[in-house]
Amino acid sequence: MASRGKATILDIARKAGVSKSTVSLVLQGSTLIRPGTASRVRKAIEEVGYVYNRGAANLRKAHSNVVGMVINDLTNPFFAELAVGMERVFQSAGIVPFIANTAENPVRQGEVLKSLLEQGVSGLIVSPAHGTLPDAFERIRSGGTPIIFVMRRLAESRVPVVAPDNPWGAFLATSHLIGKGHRRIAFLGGFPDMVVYHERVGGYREALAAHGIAAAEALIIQGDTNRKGGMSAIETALAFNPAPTAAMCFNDAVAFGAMTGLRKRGMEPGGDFAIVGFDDVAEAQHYMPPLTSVAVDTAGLGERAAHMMLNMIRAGTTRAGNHIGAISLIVRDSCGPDVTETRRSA
Amino acid sequence: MASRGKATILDIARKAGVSKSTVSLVLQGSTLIRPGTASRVRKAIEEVGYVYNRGAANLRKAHSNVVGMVINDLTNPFFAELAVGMERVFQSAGIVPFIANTAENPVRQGEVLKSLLEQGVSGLIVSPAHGTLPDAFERIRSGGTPIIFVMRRLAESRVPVVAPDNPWGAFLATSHLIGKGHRRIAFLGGFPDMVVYHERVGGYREALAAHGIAAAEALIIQGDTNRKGGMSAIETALAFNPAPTAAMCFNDAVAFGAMTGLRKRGMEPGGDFAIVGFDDVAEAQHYMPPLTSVAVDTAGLGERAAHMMLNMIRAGTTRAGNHIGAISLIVRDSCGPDVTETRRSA
DNA sequence: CTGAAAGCGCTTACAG
DNA sequence: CTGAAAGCGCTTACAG
Repeated sequence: MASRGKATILDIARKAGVSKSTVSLVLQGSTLIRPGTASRVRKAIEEVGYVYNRGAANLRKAHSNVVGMVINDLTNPFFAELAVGMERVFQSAGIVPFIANTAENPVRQGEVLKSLLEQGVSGLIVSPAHGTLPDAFERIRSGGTPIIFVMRRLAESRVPVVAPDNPWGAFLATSHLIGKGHRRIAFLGGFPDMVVYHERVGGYREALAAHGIAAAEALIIQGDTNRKGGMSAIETALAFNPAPTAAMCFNDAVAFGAMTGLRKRGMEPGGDFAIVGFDDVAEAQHYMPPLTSVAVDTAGLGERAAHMMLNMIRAGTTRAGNHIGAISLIVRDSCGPDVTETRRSA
Repeated sequence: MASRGKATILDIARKAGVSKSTVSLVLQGSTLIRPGTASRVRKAIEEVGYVYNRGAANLRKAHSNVVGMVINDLTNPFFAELAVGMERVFQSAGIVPFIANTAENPVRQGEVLKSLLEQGVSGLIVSPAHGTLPDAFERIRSGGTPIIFVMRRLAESRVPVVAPDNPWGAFLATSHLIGKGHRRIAFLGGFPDMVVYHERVGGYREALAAHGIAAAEALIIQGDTNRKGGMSAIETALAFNPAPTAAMCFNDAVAFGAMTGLRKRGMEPGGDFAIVGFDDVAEAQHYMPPLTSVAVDTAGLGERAAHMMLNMIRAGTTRAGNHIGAISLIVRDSCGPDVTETRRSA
């Protein structure tokens, strides 16, 4: 029954024969109100088809129940899953999570941030877009709004971050390749303006060093962190002489692209060339061949970030410790059998 | 410089030596204010680090600038892309779009809807979760809030919908298979409680009928509309004797799953068995083999829905015509060469 | 061109 | 246990 305009607590009050204070109190589930009165009010609420005006409430209360999640690329299942994981915990904490996408565009990110702030969010979790400058976030933070970075961090920023153990993941993955007998191992994808890039390349380098292999700078090939980037990176890698026999990829998307690139050249991933990815997206296990990858527990990281935010909001602080999530190497078929046997005996 | 608490227009007014009405007017870009005064005010706005309180404004204006997009599965790139397409047009229309995920869960959907309504959204675009009952939406709609369904529709609902031409898409795809010489063609995935299912199966049936082929009911195999569903559906299909030689899949996810299932049985998609998908997700062209699929122009449909919503909000109406988007069959390699030649000559 | 006043729909002390 | 009053931060007629 929609009357003209929306019903307010005043309509309910009139209908139930009480004051609007009383209505507000039952709306908040206060135990002050006598059960009889409360149920009379609740009945009236039903009858007028009331919908709570949270904006009005927040205005008065001076703190909102909404948080913003700003994601660099929602069409990437990896980040979508992250967002969904966070959403779940907020939802069940009675917080309204707003998901916004920046499409890896800093300008867009600025707009999104502005409108979230105007909306009165009480916290922000963000996976910053490429090329983001730290100062915008520092300003928000010094304004008192808690912020957490997830998955990505900014070089000169004191914003707390929740991220996987990138160096260790890359170290493990590269060591796996070395263990299979590979010596000329490329690193594919990513750009030096991302902190993650340095972390992963760092792990890769350490693994090589730990096994006494000199890193060939030319085999560290930068590129977009998506399929297309992987396809062109593998092209570049294969052009070298002697060509690498394996590649550690920046992420799974790059790995998928690299596999396609390999096939285009008539090579079989897992057979003629070993590939390892990073992220372990859902698709990895269904790929042909199934992709060996570094699992980062996306959902877990998302939940962790959400809980951290909840705590920060409760405590009224903008600071928190970083959280570096454990990773694990999931071995599947994309690295094939040990090269030591197949190649050396040839 | 954040002072204690947030700065309000009153702080600005004091600083600029004007009334708060004047501040409000320059905030709204009114031409009534003398340029000199306006710039003085703008300077003060900068100085106090003011952030606009949209909630307070909306409370007074009685209409908000936020719309809600409720999506059944954000981790499915198809829907993520849809959401992102809509977001883009809202953003540039000065509307704040909130993306919410229901994870295909009607209960969750109910919660999401409630909180969006409490937030005062002036419109809702939704891709309903499986098992959704129409009445919740009818109630919202009769309350005056415009709603549009995208991609999916509800059987007994008068909510306007924006969706691709499903019957025609399935017709085209099935006809393509028939044109290649296939006669035993399965339909894989989906459930009869989805309107889309009937539309697509309908197109499939019509194509068979148009070519004088009797539809084998047993070859219409229901299942989840994801990879897993595709894997088990193809298993079932292959168990029949005589087995089908081709399959029209409910969507690309099912098609990918079916391909994996085929390989598990030692069959090669595109070689030993023809597969066609629906949606033409980004991944389709990079798959091995590249997937023949029905392209639905996801982003375009999203933009269309967003524009429709913008118009409905402006016009203050909850009704609008449906929009059925054109589709096109993208032929790639997953249907291989014509069966007439390869099989018959064998 | 600018200001004073009322009001949007709530919540929160404060009385009683 | 319940009501009257003030106020959150804006916008919008209405004067001047």
